[in-house]
Amino acid sequence: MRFHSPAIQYFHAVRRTGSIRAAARLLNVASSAVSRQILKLEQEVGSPLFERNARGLTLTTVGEMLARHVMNVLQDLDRFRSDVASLSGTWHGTVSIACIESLTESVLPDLIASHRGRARRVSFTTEVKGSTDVLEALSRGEADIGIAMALRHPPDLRQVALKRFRLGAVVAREHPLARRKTVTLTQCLAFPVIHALPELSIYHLLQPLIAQLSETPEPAIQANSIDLMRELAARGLGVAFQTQLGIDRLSRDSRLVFLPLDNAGSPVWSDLGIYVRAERTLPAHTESFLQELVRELGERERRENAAYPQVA
Amino acid sequence: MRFHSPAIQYFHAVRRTGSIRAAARLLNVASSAVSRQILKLEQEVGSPLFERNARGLTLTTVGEMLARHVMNVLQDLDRFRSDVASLSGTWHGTVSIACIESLTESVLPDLIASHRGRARRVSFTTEVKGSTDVLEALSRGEADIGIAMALRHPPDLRQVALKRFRLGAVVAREHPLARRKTVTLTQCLAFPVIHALPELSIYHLLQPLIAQLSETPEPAIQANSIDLMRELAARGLGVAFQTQLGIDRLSRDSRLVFLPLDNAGSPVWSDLGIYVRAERTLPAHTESFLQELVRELGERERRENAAYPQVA
DNA sequence: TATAGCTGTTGCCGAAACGGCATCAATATG
DNA sequence: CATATTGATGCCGTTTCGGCAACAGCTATA
Repeated sequence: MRFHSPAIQYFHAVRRTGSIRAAARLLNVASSAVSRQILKLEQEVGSPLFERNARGLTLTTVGEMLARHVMNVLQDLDRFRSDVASLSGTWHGTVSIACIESLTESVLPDLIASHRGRARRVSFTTEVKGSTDVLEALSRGEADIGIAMALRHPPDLRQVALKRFRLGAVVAREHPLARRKTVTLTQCLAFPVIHALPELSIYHLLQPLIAQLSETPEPAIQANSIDLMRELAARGLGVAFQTQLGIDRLSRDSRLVFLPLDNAGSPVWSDLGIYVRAERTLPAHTESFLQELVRELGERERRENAAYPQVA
Repeated sequence: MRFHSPAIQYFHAVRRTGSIRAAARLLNVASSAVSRQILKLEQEVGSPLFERNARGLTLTTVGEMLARHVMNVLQDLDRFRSDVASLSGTWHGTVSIACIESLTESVLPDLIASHRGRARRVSFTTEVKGSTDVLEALSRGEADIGIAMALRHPPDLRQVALKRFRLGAVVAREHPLARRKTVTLTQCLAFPVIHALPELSIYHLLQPLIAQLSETPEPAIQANSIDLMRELAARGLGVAFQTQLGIDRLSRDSRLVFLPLDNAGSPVWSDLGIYVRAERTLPAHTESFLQELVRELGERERRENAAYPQVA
């Protein structure tokens, strides 16, 4: 089912690989064929699409416009294929997800498990990245659904939903803070702290608050893995911070306690956004999963914010 | 700039004309070429796209799916072309509008005039139709922007805005009702009435209300042209009904008076919707005009509802 | 009922497009 | 300086495409 000009697919491959010869290898054709299609394309558009560097090719402005069009075409072709397949019975769909680490603990595995229970022919591809990488992967068409911290997102993405979760401290059960209901940042900084590295968005949530305090924090551990930070906290090595998305596991794991942060009387929110490419209609099975995802995250938001209703 | 498979364009032409030979004439190619491309397409999709009637071709279910994809591709190609052209200076855009008659009196001409004053290289194509025809034309990709009565719209259309205008009676200045501020339907039906035919949406707005009254209306004139109905009213031939969108002209035209309808104490609203195809990104110049249209209609809604603030 | 006019399809053939191979100049890397 | 890799190009066989003419099927009209 390849009724689109080879030029379209070749261009797409060259854009992704950044090189004509690499694209040719990917497509199992001679590099000359790819080169000629690109040249022909540039002639028809009337403007160069790539800048030829010695190391490969980079998109020009016009090239980026065409890349946008080509991506729209290929993604919509995907949707069409999926529609036809679901009609004819022979059917198998894939949902590709890019998300940040916070989701891996329970939200995503639970959702995928329950979804595959009902729709067994849907397979999943998930990739865990930082928030900005999630959005970039989505822009480049490398994922269908993106879940990331709700930063400013590029205009080619659409924010399907925005859910806010409490940011809190995670400490071992024996930690002096563990008996409190909530904690302030100042209280936490009196103890060793397990900091997030700048590549985690928790860093960007906490940094401005810490800077405001103008105190010298204790020497601390820094890490870029939420899971690792949690394990470190469990071993009593300090206070970690994370969004309250793992309430199930936390309550199962009796070693850890979650304490919502209290910042001058108000909670500290961590906004989680669900994104898709704006110029795109999702295949039916992807759309269906997306709605489950939104519903489930909304459910968790409700449940967890009810569990810790108010800052003291 | 034709970097898409000929099959795509051929398919599109066949779908529009409903015939292979007609499509071939449209495309200036032999009918055999078109036939073969369609057959090839069907082979690649693995399912027939058209039902061959003796008189021509009709889309199958799969064919309609492909038609949707092809339309998305071609419309997005249009946008890409427009983007490139606006970058390279050589530029000319067209905005294609399908709308109902209510707009022709002042809203649309005023807007087009002011828009062309600023963006002289944008040309316009407007087609006046009934509300359902407007939506269908939009679905078929024959227009960029549709303005129609806000009925239930097909799911492939997106309602960009919804504006409500008062429905009212239009009478000659010398008409006995002319001195009133508002009128009820019962009061109107005491006089000869100029009815809208079912093809005008005013008919569908008024018919349920008239049916409720269970009175025998006076023998009346029926027409399917808002302009004609207004002219008939101006000649004292009866009471016409229309949405209050021509306030400028009405106030200039001293022969006519507009009287908002009062239905059991509440106004009678006529909902006007602005529509675009959902699975589409508009070219920049079209999007720009669309926003002006929404703004202007909102402005009129505000102004005209302020002019006749409340039912007595 | 016969005819004329339409429909889409198919065989044949020339023209255009496509892809593979070998090669070239330019550039980066060791 | 030598080597490797990049994209571009000339040559050539294969594939695809499009035009012409003919065919079968259907409809409307006389």
